[in-house]
Amino acid sequence: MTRRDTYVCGIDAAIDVVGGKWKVLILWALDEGPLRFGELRRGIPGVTEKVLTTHLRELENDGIVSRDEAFEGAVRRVAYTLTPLGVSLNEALAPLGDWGRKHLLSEHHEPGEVSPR
Amino acid sequence: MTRRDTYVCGIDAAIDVVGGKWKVLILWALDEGPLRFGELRRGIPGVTEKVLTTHLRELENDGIVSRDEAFEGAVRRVAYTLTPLGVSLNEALAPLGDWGRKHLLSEHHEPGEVSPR
DNA sequence: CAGCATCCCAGACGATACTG
DNA sequence: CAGTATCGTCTGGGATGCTG
Repeated sequence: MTRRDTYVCGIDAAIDVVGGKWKVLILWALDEGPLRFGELRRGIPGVTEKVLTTHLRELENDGIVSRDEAFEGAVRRVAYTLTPLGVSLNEALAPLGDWGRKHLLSEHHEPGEVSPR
Repeated sequence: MTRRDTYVCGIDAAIDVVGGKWKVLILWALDEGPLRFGELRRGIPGVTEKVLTTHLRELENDGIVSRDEAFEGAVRRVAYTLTPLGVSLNEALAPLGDWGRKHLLSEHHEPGEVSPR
């Protein structure tokens, strides 16, 4: 998933940034706060480490997430955080998420059920 | 571009609907009003007929656009229109479009320049 | 005019194993 | 822990040509 270089309008550029198979899931997971690599992987069932890594690199290149590495003794600790740009992206994504939840996955929801995001 | 069948949340479902390379461009073109196949193709420089066709079929299956066929004498006239669902999708897409225009393609815009969408 | 039918390819995605 | 390194698959997308 390498970014294209010519865009006709803002939407297709944004879609390109966010279009990886797991990108929005990463963004959404990080919306709660910073997460480590392993936490992220466990939080998104189905991603392989390789794909998660490349997606994170791309999001980093696009300025959406920041990667902070640190060492505690011998163990590495890498935390991923949404940048302000990432936060604003998530906000811009919200209406689309509402739309999708409402029109795409609204089959059989019991009233008391926890609503997905 | 066949739709997936399991979604974690609304956003990734929506991204899946709108994730084709030319989908948002189609949606945006149709936002002004119904267009014929040829008009659509000319309005989106770069799409091949095959891809435009498949994208349109998928959008049709998802209930985003409607296809209306008619004959005027010997010539076919096929018009594509946004359904109400498609209109609502376009509205949900607007904030993301704003975000992309602002943060992704804001390099070197002269003050008097026409602003892309 | 509005498309199918074919053939083809890059690269996104996945599975598995290994490492600093 | 947080990744690389390989290898393999799959399919979205493109090029070209033909048709009702």
